[in-house]
Amino acid sequence: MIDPSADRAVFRQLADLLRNQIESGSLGPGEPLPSELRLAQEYGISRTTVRQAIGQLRTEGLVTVDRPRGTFVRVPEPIELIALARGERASARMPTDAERRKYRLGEGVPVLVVTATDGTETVHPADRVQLTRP
Amino acid sequence: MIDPSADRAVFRQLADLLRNQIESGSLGPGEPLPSELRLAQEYGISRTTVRQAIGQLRTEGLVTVDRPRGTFVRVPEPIELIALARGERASARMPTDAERRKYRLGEGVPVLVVTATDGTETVHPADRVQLTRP
DNA sequence: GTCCATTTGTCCGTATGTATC
DNA sequence: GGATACATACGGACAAATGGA
Repeated sequence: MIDPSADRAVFRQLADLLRNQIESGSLGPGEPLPSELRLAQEYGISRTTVRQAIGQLRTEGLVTVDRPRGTFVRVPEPIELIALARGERASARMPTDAERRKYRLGEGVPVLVVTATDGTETVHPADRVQLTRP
Repeated sequence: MIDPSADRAVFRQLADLLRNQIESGSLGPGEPLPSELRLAQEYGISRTTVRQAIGQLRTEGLVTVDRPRGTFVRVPEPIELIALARGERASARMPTDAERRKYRLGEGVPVLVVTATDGTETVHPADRVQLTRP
């Protein structure tokens, strides 16, 4: 499973392993990952390393942590459609810490930034919003 | 500066501090941050905690790491404008590992996904592309 | 080219805090 | 209260890559 002598870092190997289980559906949306302690024991690595792996999956937006209940495969959010008005521009970036709290964004979720012609910006959570041009 | 007894975690306080320096311009694009060891000594905290703070800024896309040269304030990319055609939809998400390599994306850079009416998707690096509605 | 200092990457162990069940 | 689980923070150690002497 995990080869400490391999070229790829152990925490990346574990992240790959869990990512595969999520993408293959063997770990479905809403399902819990094994606890950090469990994973550490199962693969004979330290909890620190397990946390690095899970941190990786969090930044990828694949899992969310509900502390201290556990870590879960992210459930897709219902999509809201937002029309892009004429002359407006849209871009995406990662939110700041403050924006994360304000919009209750999960980790690994970007924001869509819509800039109006007068320069005012509106920020939308990218996991719940899709831009349209009707 | 940093208050270990404060409510906000130490690594977040350091991230806030560095983020302010970047956003205020006192740390300009391309400029190096102090080394992890330097920051640890300067603020009397452990290197682990410094790395957590820098990791935060990386996920926010504010800095890039050029190992082992150092950590630098990200330099803005020239923006390419892409028109959103009628009926197309756009969303943003974090790239997969494969996409990161394919588009040479820095950490903390999302992708813009444009879905045409026939369902085909095109992927654009969010730090170099802005959507317009002409 | 070699040696060495610097810097980030990885990994381990430990401890304490806090929220949930 | 007790057990469980994640968050934070500390410490140490070694590896790998770069760059300058």
